Amino acid sequence: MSPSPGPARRRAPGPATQTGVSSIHDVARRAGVSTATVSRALRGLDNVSESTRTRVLSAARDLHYVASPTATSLATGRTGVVGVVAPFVSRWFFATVLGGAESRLRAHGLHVLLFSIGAPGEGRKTLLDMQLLHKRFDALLVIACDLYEAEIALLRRLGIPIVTVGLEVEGWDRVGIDDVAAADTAMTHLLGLGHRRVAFIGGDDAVDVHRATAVHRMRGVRRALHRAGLPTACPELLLGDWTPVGAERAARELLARPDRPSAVLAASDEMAMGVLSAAHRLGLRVPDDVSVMGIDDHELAFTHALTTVAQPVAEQGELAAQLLIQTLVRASGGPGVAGRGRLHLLPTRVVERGSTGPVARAVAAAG
Amino acid sequence: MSPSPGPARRRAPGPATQTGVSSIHDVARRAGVSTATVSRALRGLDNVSESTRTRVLSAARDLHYVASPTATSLATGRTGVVGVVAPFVSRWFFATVLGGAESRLRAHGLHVLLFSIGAPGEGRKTLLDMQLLHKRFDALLVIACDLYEAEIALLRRLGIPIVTVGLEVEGWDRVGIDDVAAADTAMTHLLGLGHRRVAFIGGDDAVDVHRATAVHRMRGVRRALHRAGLPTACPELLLGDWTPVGAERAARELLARPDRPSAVLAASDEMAMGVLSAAHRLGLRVPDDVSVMGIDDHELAFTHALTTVAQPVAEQGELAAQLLIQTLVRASGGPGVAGRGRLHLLPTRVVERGSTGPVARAVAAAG
DNA sequence: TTGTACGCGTTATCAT
DNA sequence: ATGATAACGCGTACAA
Repeated sequence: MSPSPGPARRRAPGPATQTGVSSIHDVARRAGVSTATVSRALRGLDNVSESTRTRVLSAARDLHYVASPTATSLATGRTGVVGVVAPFVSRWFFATVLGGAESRLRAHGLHVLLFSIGAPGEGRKTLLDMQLLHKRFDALLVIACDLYEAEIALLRRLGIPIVTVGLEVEGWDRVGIDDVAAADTAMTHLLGLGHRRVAFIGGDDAVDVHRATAVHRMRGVRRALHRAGLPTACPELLLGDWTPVGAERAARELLARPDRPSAVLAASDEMAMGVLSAAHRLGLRVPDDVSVMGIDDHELAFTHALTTVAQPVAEQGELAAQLLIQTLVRASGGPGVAGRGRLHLLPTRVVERGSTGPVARAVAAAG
Repeated sequence: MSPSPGPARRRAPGPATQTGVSSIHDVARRAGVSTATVSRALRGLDNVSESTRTRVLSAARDLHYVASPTATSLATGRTGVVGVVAPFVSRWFFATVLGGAESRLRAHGLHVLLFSIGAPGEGRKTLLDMQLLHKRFDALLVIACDLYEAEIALLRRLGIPIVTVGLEVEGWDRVGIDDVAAADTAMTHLLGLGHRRVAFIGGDDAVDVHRATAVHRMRGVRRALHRAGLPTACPELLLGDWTPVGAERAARELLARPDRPSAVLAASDEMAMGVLSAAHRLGLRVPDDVSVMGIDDHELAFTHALTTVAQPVAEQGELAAQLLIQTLVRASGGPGVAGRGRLHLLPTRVVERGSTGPVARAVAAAG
């Protein structure tokens, strides 16, 4: 804050003299009532006579009056804003969840304050600077962040309802999918096609992004292998960084081997697209030479005819927003704080497109 | 607003008794100074002795004190928030611009309030409900929205600095690319490869999304054709909805014709990917049977080996944020309002990948 | 260097 | 049904 003068002090009592901004006093004067009545009339409270309400409304309209959200917040203690914390805004998953949440929140008159904190390695901004978050919103939505314990503690101290999407924190409401099951389903699909040498490109759990997702999807792969009676150490496991570029680089090395796998499962569609790109560069046909499968059902997956396990993404944002809204409504109705640690898992399903096929072909082609 | 009781009124004077939230009074009492001194000390003003500053700081730390942004805003007239208006959050372009802007703004301690208004057809929320925007932020960033005149007027009345990305409004600072030139470059590239029958899938300017972009890119195509001495009505013009699905549908019909074009230019990479998908479904090889080119350099374009005209997207967000910040700083320094209607065009460049090739092959293949 | 006191623009309480 | 008026929590002239 620079030492500049505050807002117009001791402004002349006329309406909107300087800035074109009028206050509740201007409206009150013009309508010939008190500010209290203006406030009541404008908010639709019922102890206002129709005649005065009409006068107030037209006065407000004439003056382009809108109540200052700042002052309202100070007086009521509510901000009408929901904070959203995510690692990135620009990645498909986050952007889509955010979009779903935003539209649902806005429908309820709530605003969205955005915080993207980035990945830990690359100078991730921690949330520890409490200044940023404190008292700025009434509820918080956290999307697939790997939070440090100190950050979780700080968010707890905020004393507001919190819902997460894609991560699990003790005591916070959560929406997501069963990542273990999703990966299991995907791997099972490939095994069902007869593939026995299946590579898996997962997330590196040493990197603090999507750590839980990386771990869970890996676990699902192992579970499927185990159930099929295959050694769970069998697949070549590659650790990606969840980006298509990283996955392409990894896949290029993998698929160039003489004993290359007959199928590749990627932990995300974006990585799967990187794998497809690598396959094409190496002159491999999909799925004749190699099957490729992803998880997510990315918006662009169909342009690659990518077989995948679909999860509802925007819906997760919407549902999370819905939970927040419910909690907020309940909170304003009484001291009942919130539903604690509720879990909402959404269903996934296989979407079969052209990038996977029976192993027979792949083997025949290789032979 | 429900008729619930306001915030804890007449709270007991003890620090953080109820909610764990302490006020400036609590800090003042604990440090044995006045609230004014606390305010000065915490904001780093220089007329505070070192000893008292130390006492205040430690008192504030002990109490987990953070100044209420709401109260600060009311007192100073500044919110420390920048509004961002975009049609969608979840589409790559918007999400990426937003990401760039957000990171730059946050680096300057500014917050981002998000408004996605959707496309006009599908129940687009107009901005006309002034309640939503009024007095909520100090500056506004508008990303590629087609605004109605009434909306523009309303935004003008906000009386705050506004910068746009990807649209042009009289008197507002603007950052973007030269869309005409970008499309010209793309079409010229294809013509340079010998293509004479080039289809163009553009945006439908009857739909109120990206209308200006649609018009400009179309104009660029015509300019290139004109310069090449070709009839500007030559290319089959298809009107897409900027989505990959829509483009695929259109391209499927187009490429199935016996007299199909030897190349297709799409007004965006996302549409180009739809075209590629259509080509593959029809069994056409790219670029042997048909060349495909896009504009944007989408993050996933490389997975399709898509040749395109790249534009810097995140950078546009960053630059826009930078302009806003400059204006804000200047505004707090004095009454000098803002740079009016400055234009910042960023460069584009052809990124040649594998989806385009000389017409010879296509013609030979067709023959 | 520090303290006092007022104003920022509302909402909510208590009278009337 | 309406009007005064005290909070809400802070910034900041002005006085000391």
